[in-house]
Amino acid sequence: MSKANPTMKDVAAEAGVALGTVSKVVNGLPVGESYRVRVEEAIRKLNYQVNSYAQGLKLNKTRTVALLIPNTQEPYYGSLAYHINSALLRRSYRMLLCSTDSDMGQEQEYIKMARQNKVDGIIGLTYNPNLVIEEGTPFIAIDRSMGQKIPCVASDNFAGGQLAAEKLADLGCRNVAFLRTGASLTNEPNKRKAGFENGCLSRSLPYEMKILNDGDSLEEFDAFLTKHIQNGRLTFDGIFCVTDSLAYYILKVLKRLNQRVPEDVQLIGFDGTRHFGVQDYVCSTIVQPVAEIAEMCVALLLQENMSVKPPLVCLPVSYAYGGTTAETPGAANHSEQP
Amino acid sequence: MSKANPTMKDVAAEAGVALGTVSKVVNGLPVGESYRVRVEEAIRKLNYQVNSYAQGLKLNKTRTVALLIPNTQEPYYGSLAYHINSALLRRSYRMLLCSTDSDMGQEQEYIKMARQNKVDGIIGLTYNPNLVIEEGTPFIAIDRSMGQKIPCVASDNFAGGQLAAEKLADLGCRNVAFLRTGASLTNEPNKRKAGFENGCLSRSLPYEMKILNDGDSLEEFDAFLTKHIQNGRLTFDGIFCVTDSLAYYILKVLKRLNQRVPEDVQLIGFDGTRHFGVQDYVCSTIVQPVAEIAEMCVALLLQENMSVKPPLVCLPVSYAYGGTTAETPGAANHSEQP
DNA sequence: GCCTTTTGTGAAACCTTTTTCGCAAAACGA
DNA sequence: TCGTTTTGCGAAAAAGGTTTCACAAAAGGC
Repeated sequence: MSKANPTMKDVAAEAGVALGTVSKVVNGLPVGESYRVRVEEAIRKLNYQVNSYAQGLKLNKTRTVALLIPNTQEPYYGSLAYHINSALLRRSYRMLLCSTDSDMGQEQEYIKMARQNKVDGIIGLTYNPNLVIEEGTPFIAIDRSMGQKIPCVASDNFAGGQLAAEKLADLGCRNVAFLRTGASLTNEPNKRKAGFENGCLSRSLPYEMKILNDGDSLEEFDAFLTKHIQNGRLTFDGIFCVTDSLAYYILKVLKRLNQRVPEDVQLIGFDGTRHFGVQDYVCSTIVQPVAEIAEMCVALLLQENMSVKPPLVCLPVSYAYGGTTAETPGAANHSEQP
Repeated sequence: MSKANPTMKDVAAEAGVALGTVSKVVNGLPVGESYRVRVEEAIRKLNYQVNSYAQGLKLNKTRTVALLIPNTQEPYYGSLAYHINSALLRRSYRMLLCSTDSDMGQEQEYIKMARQNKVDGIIGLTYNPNLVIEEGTPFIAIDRSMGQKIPCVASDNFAGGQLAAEKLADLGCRNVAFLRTGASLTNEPNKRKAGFENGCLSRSLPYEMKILNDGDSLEEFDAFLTKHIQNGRLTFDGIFCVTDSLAYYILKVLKRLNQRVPEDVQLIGFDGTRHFGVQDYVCSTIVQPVAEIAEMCVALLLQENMSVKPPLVCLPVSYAYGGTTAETPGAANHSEQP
């Protein structure tokens, strides 16, 4: 029977041709029709597969990309991993998954591994300000600017914040709040705050902010909201949360405080997270274009017709109704596909 | 300055030692102390990294494993991917993520890619009955038996079904139902049905089943439940759903039918899915030990002190309260960690 | 100081593929 | 049929490691 791991040499012997001819057939280079057929038959017969390791060693090109991401459990991350994998597959690239738990040591370790593994590039979602990336390793950052030399792909977070403010204004809110958890770094999602402020100001909508520091407990929000209750009514009639995850938490707090959503207070989150079983959004939200972010990262990394790499690419966000806002009159924007 | 991609030769020259000595230091083989120090200094100075491709080519061992999984967006899959990645990382193995969308062609394509890429083994969650796996490619299946030669790791689905039935009986149910979606294949999760029946019989608990075929719409469940309403009350006081995802859907249906959960009807799902933001279970559920499944797959694949590979490994499940059952008197089993 | 033991040296083979080059054979036009 | 063009051949080098082997140098014991 055929050998366990046939090489090109075996194929050449089987087909009765030269080694170089097999290489040409395998790589689709021009070769006489009769030879091509003979070689293809031998390949089928021996069940030959090229050895990517030999190929990679010779060509110094591995068609492999590493994805650094905190985990694949949270919906936004899991979804990114999925779409990036798809975008790479479409281009016949392989993906090494590096889930880092946002541990700085592990992130750096993975970068080292990626270098040993001669990946063609790295796509990374990390908030590590001390991450060292070698010159010469193509790197695309998601959601965090890492200097002029490294392109960053993100949603248009500023526009998203602004959109949330405008939406709340359109929905008749008179006094709103912005809630954000820690992450003191200068990363892209922080622009949601500035965008929201900008939107409130342009609509003359009074607002307050509650921003937690890194170590703070979520329960600070409970206290904050409780403090703003007068005669059993929350003084805010609109809340914008920095993520859907936080919005989901706040939803529970509001329930406990006997505030009805959306009748008493409307709530908008950020990300576009959907309920896993049914496909509804978990709350009214600013949807991140995850598939487009993934596609853009891959296109940028693989240099597809890009003469110059932009330092920052912002992709458009959209609003989606998810039950925690009053429906806009006449608007048919329930459960839009992202 | 140091070369962009220094090789062992460069290190040897820098340290003034023989090539073989560098190899020994890199691989932790015994070598004189003074030599080791010299070599390590040179490695640091040149910022040398071994080339995994050269190493893999020579040793025919790549320390890389491929994970075939439908996607990383659904919680169970995303969680598996995460834990398998962790288990591999702990052993200094790399992981190629292959998300297949359960597309049979793509699954086969990925197997081919894995072979080209000389992976040391494959872990696969696939329901493809026609998947061809080469002799000699170590393969571990999750949730589906693929013949005696391929070990399968799964939760103890039978025990899980049984546990669900017993729990409903303990909670005072008098008439229960089992709901399952398609998937006509002989895979492990199907044993949940047999386990549930067994549990009902042993407790003399009357039950009914509604099992959808592959093409059927979820709305068949709406009709089924509606049919079982008499005088505004559902005739079932307990429902076991084959997955949390389905349970979540059924929860919405029950709400629409004005049935209170858990007062009128208690609901148990399967998987142990948690709400992403807050960490509560999405419903009362039979929890799959995802981390343990991951660990077992990796240990089996890498042959860790296993003389013989068992064809099936079942791991213990547990019940967790998630709000859709009446609390068991005196039981303090809210939100157990999995 | 001599003999044995330890330890590193230097060179070569090997893993599989890609690519180059001089050469020979086949195909083709006139 | 001759000369030209095309096309494959066969061998070899290169990519960067691992491993082996005969040999030499240093270290240690007495």
